[in-house]
Amino acid sequence: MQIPVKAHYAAIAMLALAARYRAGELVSARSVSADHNVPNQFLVQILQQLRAAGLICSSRGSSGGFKLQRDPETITLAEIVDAVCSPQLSSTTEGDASNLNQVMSQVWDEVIRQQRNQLEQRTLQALLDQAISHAPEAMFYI
Amino acid sequence: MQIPVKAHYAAIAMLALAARYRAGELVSARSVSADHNVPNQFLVQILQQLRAAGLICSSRGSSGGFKLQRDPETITLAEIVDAVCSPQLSSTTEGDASNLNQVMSQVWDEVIRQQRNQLEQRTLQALLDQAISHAPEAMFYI
DNA sequence: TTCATAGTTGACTAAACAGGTCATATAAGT
DNA sequence: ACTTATATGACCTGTTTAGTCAACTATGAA
Repeated sequence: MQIPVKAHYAAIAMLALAARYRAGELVSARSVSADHNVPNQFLVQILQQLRAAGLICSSRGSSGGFKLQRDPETITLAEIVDAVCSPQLSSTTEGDASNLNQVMSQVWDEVIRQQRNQLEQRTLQALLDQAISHAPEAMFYI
Repeated sequence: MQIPVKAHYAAIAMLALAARYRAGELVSARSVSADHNVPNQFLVQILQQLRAAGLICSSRGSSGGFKLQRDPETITLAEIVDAVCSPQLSSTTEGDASNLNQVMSQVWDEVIRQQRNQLEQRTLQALLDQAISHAPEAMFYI
């Protein structure tokens, strides 16, 4: 019942890339970690997972960096969280025969489902718009 | 983003006590663990935490056991989960100055808040009614 | 061509949490 | 007394979290 910091960092990074998406610019891991106070090595690890999930791509070299693979409108927070958090294999509800067990399992499923819904409803673009509207004159911070 | 089994067990136990609440009967840890397939020693530990939280009380002796402290109508799933899960001390959002950090923190807060809302909306009595309606002829299973 | 920049990979670690178990003490009903 | 049942605390194994470190590789720029 807690949001992993890793998911937070991943979302920050994706937002930073989204802010430069229209311009087609590459963003380096170093600049993201410097601008948003994210541990550098940890961020690199997270960016690799986002790349493995097909959300971003990278290029090397002295002016390399990362950029989004798709339009920020089409990327949801759910995808980002999934990319960096463990697969969450389905709960094998085997032998719990009692109906209390059944009812509670249903309740937990519903709670999880609602939460996931919320993550799916938030697109990267919407989050970016929110960030911009919160600091209209301070775009350099993004 | 996962419901601890501990919370599941706690809810099961509370439901088992709620089912006997009107009759004023005590329910032993052993019977709960036997009826609903909950590891006995682990359940005992959980019951202690529920007692420490003031949700249930206990009496010892050869016909001892546990019972609810309050009416099932007034007890929510949120209280049960809180009783057995870590205190979740407030996130000390210190130095994250960037607005991406701020926006994301708000988003996570909202997600958590919605989830908590769901837990607060479910009373023990409502869950019990659900369990009874799911198995009207098998009350002995509760 | 050399060099610095920046991504790639893999191993490693310390601490916390999850999901329990075991042993022992203590209280109370029969 | 004896048994049932709660009370308490220590202990344990495995996984996850939140990282770090070191070495390697590709590439643009001087």
